[in-house]
Amino acid sequence: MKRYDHKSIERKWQLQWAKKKVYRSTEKKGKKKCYVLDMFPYPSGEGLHVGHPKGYIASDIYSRFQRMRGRSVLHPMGWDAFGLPAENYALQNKVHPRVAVKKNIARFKEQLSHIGFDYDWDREINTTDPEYYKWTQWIFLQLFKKGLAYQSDEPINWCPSCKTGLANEDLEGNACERCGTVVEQKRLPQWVLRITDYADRLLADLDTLPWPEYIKELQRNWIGKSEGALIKFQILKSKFQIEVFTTRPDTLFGATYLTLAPEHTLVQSIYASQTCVNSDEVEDYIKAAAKKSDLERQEHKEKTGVLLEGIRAVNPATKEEIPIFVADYVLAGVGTGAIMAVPAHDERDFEFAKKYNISIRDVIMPHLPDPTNPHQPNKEVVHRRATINIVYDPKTDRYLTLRWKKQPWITYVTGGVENGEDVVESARREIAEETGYTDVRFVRKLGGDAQAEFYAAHKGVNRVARNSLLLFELASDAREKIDPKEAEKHEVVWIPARDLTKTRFQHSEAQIITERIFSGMDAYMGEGILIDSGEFSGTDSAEARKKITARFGTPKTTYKLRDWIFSRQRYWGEPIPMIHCEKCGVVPVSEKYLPVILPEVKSYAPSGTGESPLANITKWVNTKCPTCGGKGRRETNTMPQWAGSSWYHIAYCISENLKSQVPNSKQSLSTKLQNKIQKWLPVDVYVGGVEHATRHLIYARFWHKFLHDIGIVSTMEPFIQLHTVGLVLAEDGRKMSKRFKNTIDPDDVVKLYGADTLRLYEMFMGPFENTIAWKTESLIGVRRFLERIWRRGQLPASSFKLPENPNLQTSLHRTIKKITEDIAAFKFNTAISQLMIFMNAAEKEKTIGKKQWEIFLKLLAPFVPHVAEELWSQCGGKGSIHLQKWPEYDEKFLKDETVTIAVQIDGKVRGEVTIATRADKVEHERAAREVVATRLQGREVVKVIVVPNRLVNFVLRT
RNA sequence: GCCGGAGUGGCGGAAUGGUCUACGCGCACGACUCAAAAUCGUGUGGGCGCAAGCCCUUGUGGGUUCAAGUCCCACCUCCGGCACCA
Repeated sequence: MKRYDHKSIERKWQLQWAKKKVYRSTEKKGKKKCYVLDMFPYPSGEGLHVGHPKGYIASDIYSRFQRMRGRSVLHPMGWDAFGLPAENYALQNKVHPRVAVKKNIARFKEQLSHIGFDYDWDREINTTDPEYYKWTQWIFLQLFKKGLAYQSDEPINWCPSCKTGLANEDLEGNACERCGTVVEQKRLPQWVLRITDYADRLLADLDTLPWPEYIKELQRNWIGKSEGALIKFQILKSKFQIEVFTTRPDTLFGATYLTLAPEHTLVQSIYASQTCVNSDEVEDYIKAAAKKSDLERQEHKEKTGVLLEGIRAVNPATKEEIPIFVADYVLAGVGTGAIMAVPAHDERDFEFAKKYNISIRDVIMPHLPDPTNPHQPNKEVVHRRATINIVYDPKTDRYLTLRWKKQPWITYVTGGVENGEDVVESARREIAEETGYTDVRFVRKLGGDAQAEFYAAHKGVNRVARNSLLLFELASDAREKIDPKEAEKHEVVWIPARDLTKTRFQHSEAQIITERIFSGMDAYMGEGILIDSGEFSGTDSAEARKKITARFGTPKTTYKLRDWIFSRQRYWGEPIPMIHCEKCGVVPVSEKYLPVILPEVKSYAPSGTGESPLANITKWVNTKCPTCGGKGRRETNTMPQWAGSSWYHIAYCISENLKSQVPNSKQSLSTKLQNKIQKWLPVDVYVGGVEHATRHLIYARFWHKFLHDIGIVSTMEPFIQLHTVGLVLAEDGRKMSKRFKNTIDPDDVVKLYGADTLRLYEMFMGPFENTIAWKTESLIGVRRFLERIWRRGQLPASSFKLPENPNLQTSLHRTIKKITEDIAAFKFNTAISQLMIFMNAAEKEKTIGKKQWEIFLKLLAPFVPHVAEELWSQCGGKGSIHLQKWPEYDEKFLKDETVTIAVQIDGKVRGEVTIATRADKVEHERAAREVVATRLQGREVVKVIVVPNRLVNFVLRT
């Protein structure tokens, strides 16, 4: 008997597959296509660890499965090799990035080749190949021509360690995502892509994608759409207006001051004007704010600000004069850099207004219909103004409540308010009348009023009550006798403060009251009914937003997403194909001169001055202006790492034609290339890490949509299904990293246990998207499984039952069904467990049919391609197993002859019985009764529930 | 603070509202062996019991249902993302 020698088997078949080009992708007519894509690796110096191939194994299984199901499969691989990591690695090791990248790719490719993937290496791409980046540059030119690439010198994030500008997406908080250095703001001339023009489509089209919900949510969050209004505030006795952006125009009547960011463009003009009497103070504040790092400013410390004395603006709705502040809690980059502050309805403004004693004006009243006690139809609606009077006893830390005698209610003291009556006085009277306490001190009004709606059963009317919430403190225990009539209605109960949240009050306002008491935050941020808002009073927030915007402002949508900072002041990237000319300005390089080759240099270290190292290569920089023929200087910044990966899913479709000339400005893409792109796109299944959710996956969607708009691709979205791969942690539970010295090299695992064991283990660990720690101990389990399969394969041909073992048919066909469904759904762990279940059944049976064995091998093939291929050839299979037809299950075999069902009494399992699968309900019940006959003796069965082939449940009289 | 996701044996994890813990690891015992490894077999949620059996159990507390890991309400914990976004 041959030993399972994984080394020789794996080597043998890997060579065979490559030689015979088993996995070659072809654009065959009439065959349905399936494009399976991995996020291509960045060939770092560290080589692969066992975490990297996890996603590739999944896509490999999936693509093999689709190939066997008769699809024309494209499953390519390539290298994303431009950018900072490669350059930093090269600098450290004192080799040219080109050399380092070449070496790293060779290492990666070797490691990958040992795992037995079905990549079509004829389609290998490399983003640093001039024939590749020729197209990257071409796409940039098209973006430029459509006005989507522009130059800017706004301050950008600058990483002093990496010595380059970065996009917002490249930050982690306020630090460089790569090296962790806190970034600075630096003004630099740079190229920017107008991704915000696509923000709405990037957001809306997410709804069409069957991606994991959390990834879509991440992108929605990142795009950060908010709809609101621009409203202009006139500055008194001045030509200036301040425009603010707000999402809550419904609160305009409550805007009691304005706040400008210190960097606001108008600030200087305003405080420099004659009327500002404290311009020195303002200037100091602005300077201090400028010194603060972004990090400091974002700490939610106590808010600071400075009043522009002598200057006032006009609230366009109330026509009232309001003060203007400069405060650094307002960020220049958000909205217009100026806000209308509504302290009654915004937490931040509230905090600021309290500190600087600015008036707070309630204009939104919470609307609280009681869902447990709603308005009854055909009953009178009675409006009432009332107070809810909360009395606190500081000596005992308790609150005064009433427990009602005829209703199951707990309430605070309440009372109606007559027109013109002083609310506090009437509240005192109510407290005295209902509880006897006469010595109470008024503390504060708990924010704005609230409107409760309920059916007042004791009065038989529908009530709409506008309640003021008043907080009192018990000054002394002085108490008079309670009128017996009142005492009949309810008794006085003191509730400890800590029980307040647990108490079920009969007030709809209870939650608001408790929150305001304990937090001191009286602002109401929710929706409601407008009050004190002129003609808009009485409308609800949503409607008021529309009306007030129409009357006082203009609708405006903003995004958190910023335009894409596209310049890097580094060497190792695609040169941006533009030329600066003194006469003609900035001029694109003509398409026929692409690629603009990244020149060889001796010193490619970043200069740190904001200039790219390319700027020092005079010979390369100095060129002719394509327009006037005069002196021109090449753009010396390079593209970010994300450029090449933004269209590589398209590159694979035409990888064998990348050499062909890019179309010039008058041509469109050749029909041949268009057909190839049409054939394969979109990507059917895309597999990769979550970490790319807000960069690569947004950038690639952006470029794809742009390429759709200029007629290169026909679909709106590049990737249909997306599967995110969970991390493989080291055995110590930490991230696998050279730094922790806890990495596991897949080559070592392959050598010791074999590629098939590695593949099977990584898929069996748990759900594909879960983060799970590596456990060599568990790996042995799947190796054992493979050895059992191997031993079964070594039994002589005569040991196979012909044509099949009938006892295995059910298990086999169930297995076909489950594997087929599970691979399609990326549920590899349960698929493998089903393969094990079948193998267990087959071993119990001792014999297996030859046909059944062949089917089992085919089911195994995507998971363990080498073992399956070897055993397939050993039992006389013709051709590669990976090109065989995928087995189909037969419905008639899915059910066994008999089935064991549970017998329950009152829902508890009390036994089981085996019955024929085709048994009807009566037979179910009869069989079940026998099993629990003694238990049913003398008991009355009220009801019998029969779930065919599952259970019988006898419900007894209690 | 806001938005996602998840809490099931010693561990990774299964489970269309229908026998909770499939499959695997680990562990225990047994067979084979001079012995060990490998392999094979049996057992393995917890508690009580000699046993038949009984009770408890899917983060916590309530609810709906003949029946809840699964549905509804409230809460706790952990993970991920965003965060003074106006």
